Amino acid sequence: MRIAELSRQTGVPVPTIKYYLREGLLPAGELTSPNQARYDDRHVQRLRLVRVLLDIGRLPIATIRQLLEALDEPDPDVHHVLGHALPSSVNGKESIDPESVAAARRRIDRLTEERGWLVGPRAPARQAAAEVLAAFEQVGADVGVLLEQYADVAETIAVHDLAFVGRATGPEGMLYAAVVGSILGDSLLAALRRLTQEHESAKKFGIRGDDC
Amino acid sequence: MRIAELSRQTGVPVPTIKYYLREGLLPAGELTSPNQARYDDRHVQRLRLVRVLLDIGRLPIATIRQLLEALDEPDPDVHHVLGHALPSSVNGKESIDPESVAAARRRIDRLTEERGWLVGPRAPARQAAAEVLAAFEQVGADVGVLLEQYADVAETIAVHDLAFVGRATGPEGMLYAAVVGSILGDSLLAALRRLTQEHESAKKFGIRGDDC
DNA sequence: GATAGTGGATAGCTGTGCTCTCCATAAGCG
DNA sequence: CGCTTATGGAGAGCACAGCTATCCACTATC
Repeated sequence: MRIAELSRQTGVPVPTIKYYLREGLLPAGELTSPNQARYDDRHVQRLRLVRVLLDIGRLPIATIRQLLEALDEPDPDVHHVLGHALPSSVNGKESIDPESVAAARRRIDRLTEERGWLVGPRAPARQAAAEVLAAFEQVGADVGVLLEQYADVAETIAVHDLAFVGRATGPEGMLYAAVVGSILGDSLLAALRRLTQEHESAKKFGIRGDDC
Repeated sequence: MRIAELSRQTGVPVPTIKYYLREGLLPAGELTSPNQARYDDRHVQRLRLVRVLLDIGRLPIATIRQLLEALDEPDPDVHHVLGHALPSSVNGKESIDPESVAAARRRIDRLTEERGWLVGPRAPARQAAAEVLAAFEQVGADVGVLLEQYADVAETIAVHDLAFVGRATGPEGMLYAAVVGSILGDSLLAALRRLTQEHESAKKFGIRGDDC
């Protein structure tokens, strides 16, 4: 197929596809002439993945490129991708007092140790969690109880996530599932959380069931 | 205090504070002269909230303004804010086939009905969840099992969240806790999820415990 | 042979979140 | 008092991200 068909199947405008090709988000098609290339279903799938990571995952182009490079590695290392290649939707931007981040970081380190989580000491998620924790404190919220409860919940989620990864076929499939499940999983969980929050709030505040 | 002190206490540059004032993210200080105003601790707190919602919650300025307006309403309605005013970090951008979103929407509606969730039929989180679900399918992932598992987990989380809200004092405090807990909670959960994913992955793939 | 489409490159556009500049005025200090 | 610095307010400008538009020589298709 040529670029117009690729565009038709995915709904992505042709100039945007060309942009993604330039940015290395999409491998070049097989050249049949100096200015003719053939694309196939893998391009369709890759393009859809890019759009989903952009629109739902809200990852920047540069991050998506890195992720895709990890996906294309010859020897897939699911563990490394889960632990270090995946962004955690938090990039602090130093808006929070560095000292309280450091304190929060120690608290996270303690948490992982107490719970026996096998997590690399330099895992970026440690810092991400610390920044969020510090942010809670920055706005005057007492996050102590919540942190332990969320840690419990996170343990359950991760079991489900790894089962999801395990359901995929082959090493590349599992890697793909790890990426998709991690990035989209965040959004799915957030949306479901909104639904259940409204439910609990309706129960607690006794609001008329199904209006608004 | 004047603007320089406000800047010093929060680390936000003076021109940025002026910008937030113009954008209505920060209420004007009390004018003592045509070009002198006094700010107080509420400004400090509000400013910190804005930065945290920006940097951690990654909400756009316009959304933050709407949230703050809801926070400043005279008659705080925690339930309405939880159900409708809070963005769910998903804004589809129509990158996904509308038909599969519609199908996913029906599935979400069925899920809420089966579980007896008291959620308004027009709650935006329904659409958000549907978009993520459609995104999973768009990239060829079978999300069936995961959805039910996540729904279980979300029920637990929401109980914790409402307890967190209930721990705050006064109606405004609870509203504030609902906003902070919802937005920052997403990020905290995501970060903890990364940690536990790495842990489960280390267990599953038998990786050397604490390296990388 | 006419028309539309192609790969590739370069320049331009749009929206967001600041940042800079300017101004008349006020505060702080000797 | 006079001098320096800071202030509130407003508009223009800037940087980055993610496209979008234009152009070109060339190719496919009718």
